[in-house]
Amino acid sequence: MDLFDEQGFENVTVEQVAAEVGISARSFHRYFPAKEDAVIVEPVGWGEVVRERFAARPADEPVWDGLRAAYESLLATPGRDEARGKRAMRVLGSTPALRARNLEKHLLWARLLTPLVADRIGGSDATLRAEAIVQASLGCFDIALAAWATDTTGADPKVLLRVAFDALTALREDRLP
Amino acid sequence: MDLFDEQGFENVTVEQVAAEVGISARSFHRYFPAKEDAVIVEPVGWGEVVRERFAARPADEPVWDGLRAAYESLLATPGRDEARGKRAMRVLGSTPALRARNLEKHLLWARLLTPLVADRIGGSDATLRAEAIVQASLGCFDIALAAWATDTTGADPKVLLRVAFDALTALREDRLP
DNA sequence: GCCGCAATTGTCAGAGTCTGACAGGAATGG
DNA sequence: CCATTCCTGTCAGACTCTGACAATTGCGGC
Repeated sequence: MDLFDEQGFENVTVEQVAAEVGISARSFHRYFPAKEDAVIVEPVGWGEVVRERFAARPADEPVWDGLRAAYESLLATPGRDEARGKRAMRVLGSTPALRARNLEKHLLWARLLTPLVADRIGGSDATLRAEAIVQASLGCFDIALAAWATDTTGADPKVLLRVAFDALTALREDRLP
Repeated sequence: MDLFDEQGFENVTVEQVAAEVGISARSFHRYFPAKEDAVIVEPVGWGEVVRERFAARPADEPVWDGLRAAYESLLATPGRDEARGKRAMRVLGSTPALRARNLEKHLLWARLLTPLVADRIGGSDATLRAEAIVQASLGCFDIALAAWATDTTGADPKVLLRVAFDALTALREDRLP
């Protein structure tokens, strides 16, 4: 991560990273199928966490609130190094290839959440509408994290997440320009 | 596109594609910086179209309606071959690398639209909220297109787009599970 | 302490994507 | 008809990623 942050993700070869930690390039690819995965970290595991967290929410709670609560549980992970997290997000946001890989991770999350949401909202076109809602919520999560990483005022990520989520519930009444 | 559809995107080499159309692999990469760009088609140009279309909307219209109208103008492109479009979407959805590249295109669109939306909605945290709204709208667009591509009942893409957009304006009142 | 077993790692070779440099041919304009 | 410019092909190279095989390490039983 040091190398990526200093020289830029694309300007660092796998061989450099491997040499830095004293392994061969081949071993690097055994741990990380792709170079990008070294900074994205474990797509599946956290997706499961979000899914379970959302599934545990009360059935009569609006889905939008439940989704936000599920994401908040990720933000609140205690063993989280603030500076390290921000740097990872910064590296992630600086390279197209990384952003793309990150978005793919979210597609995976979406596949986990959509059926749950579809069940809750019901009605016609339930899956299509559920996909829209899940996708939107993931977008809010992404945006809040990005805002948090580039923020210098020490804002609380939960507050940013709430602002993003509220922006969409307010869609209906913004008749004003 | 024929080759990609039959054999799968990853199982077709650039050299095969180049040979098929009678050029060298080097020339292929002059037209398409990356292999994925051969199926994604012109990220920038259409993004500009959406931006202009949205900018031309009346200032007192709700942004959500304006965004939907902007995307509709893409769907309504007259010279659009239905079958070809669906096949492209199918190929696109079948390969992770392509999905990722497609999402990146949408990030580019988001950068074009966000400042316009931020201007219209105003208030505190305008850019953060604008990002959430634009991201959500792009998600709806994506989902509607994917649903259209896999749909066998001949549904109108505009209707699917509307359903997706409406799913988010209805967020507030879904108190029901 | 020694041996067999399994897991981890390194080395080697290869396919595939993408880029830069250079040269030849085709089209365009005077 | 020539000169300039554009397009293309060839060549060479860097890089990511994968498969096959050998070497190493760690561990439990004897």
